[in-house]
Amino acid sequence: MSEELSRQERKERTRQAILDAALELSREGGLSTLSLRSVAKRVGIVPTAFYRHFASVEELGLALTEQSFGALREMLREVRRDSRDIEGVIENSVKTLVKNVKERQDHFTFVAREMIAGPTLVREAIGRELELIELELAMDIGRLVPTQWSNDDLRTVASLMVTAMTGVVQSLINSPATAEDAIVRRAESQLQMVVIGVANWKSQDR
Amino acid sequence: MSEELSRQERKERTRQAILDAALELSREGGLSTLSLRSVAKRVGIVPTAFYRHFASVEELGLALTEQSFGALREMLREVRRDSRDIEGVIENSVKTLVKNVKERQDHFTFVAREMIAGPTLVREAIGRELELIELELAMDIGRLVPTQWSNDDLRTVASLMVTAMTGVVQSLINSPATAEDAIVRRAESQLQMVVIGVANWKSQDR
DNA sequence: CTTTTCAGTGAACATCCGTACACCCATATA
DNA sequence: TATATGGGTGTACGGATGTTCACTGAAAAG
Repeated sequence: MSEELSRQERKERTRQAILDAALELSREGGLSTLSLRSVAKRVGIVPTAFYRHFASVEELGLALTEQSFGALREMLREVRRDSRDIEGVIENSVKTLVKNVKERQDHFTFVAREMIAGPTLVREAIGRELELIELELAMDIGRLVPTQWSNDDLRTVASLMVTAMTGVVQSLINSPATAEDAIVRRAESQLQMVVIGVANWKSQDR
Repeated sequence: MSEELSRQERKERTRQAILDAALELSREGGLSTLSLRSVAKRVGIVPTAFYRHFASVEELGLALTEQSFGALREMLREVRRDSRDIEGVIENSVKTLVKNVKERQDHFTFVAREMIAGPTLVREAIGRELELIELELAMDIGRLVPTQWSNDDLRTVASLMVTAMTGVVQSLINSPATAEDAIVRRAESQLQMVVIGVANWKSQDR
């Protein structure tokens, strides 16, 4: 099979195999029900070998978080680069998100679960990633929408959008594939509502 | 201590003690890391006695779901009875929700976790409860807002609001108490934005 | 008063878990 | 070529878990 691999390469390959196995196995019950032994068995190594790569399951979870957000971050950056107006950013972001969720279901299932049910460090790491996305979205809105909002208001609306989208992801995950179109259409309507609300926000008394 | 209790009463008392213990213990790692033995130990019964009340931990989870939503449902019904306009429903609903979250933290922590990370049956039960709340909210909007929307649009906006509120609950749960005010204020702003978006919804092209 | 019901007991079980420890041997280094 | 490094092995341990089974004794039913 594999030949002529350096020690580093072999180690990296095993590490990735552990991550893949952990992702698949955590589909059932999440990180908390993931046992070091079951991961090792699936990878084809002895349980103790796990420690050569991760000090604990929690550390494994941090690596999975990193890996889960990596691709999404890059795709959102592309969206940002290719869009000139706020409607474009929103529309393309939703498309990107849905595409991502379909292509990398396990990663999103993992994040959606662990952001609430995961170990503290993992929850915090995911929270930081989401806050980053939220911040960048707030900046986009401030840049692309002709208005003079406070940073606070920008954050508020961006937070609403991110919350709505995590909700969409959670819906997509535990719904049958047949319901997908309806969920996506509803998500687009909801974001549109938010945009309209945003456009008329400061003009209202409050 | 306790005397003159019928067999039924004693059984019900033990059952409730099991539910209480399970709720407290699941605060740490959720239902999935809850062991039948640890619950029994805390209640002060022998592990096997657990089966006199629940056939499995999953069934226990269903009972906890029921109990968690029970009080909330009733409080929302009161809100609905006491409010005459949509702004009132929304404002009082948020107040009720926040009050509930503070008073019965463990119940909400349980629901927020298990709606995503829980066993299938529990997830479905929570989903049904949320859908009910969503439906009633959609009816309120349809009744209290002078407009001719389709049921579909009503559901869409109600869904957005419920999603936003579950997001708020999740924020409240894993944030320090000092951040509470900010979260609540942001939640109110977000709902207001949605309402404004709603008010201007059909007037837009789409 | 006699019988039945049944919540709770207590011992035993097979299974899985994380982790400590000594070891091996192919690769990297000197 | 000789040495050092480090992924991976194999055994072994104490502890926790779900579930079985036969039981007890007080309350309910007859």
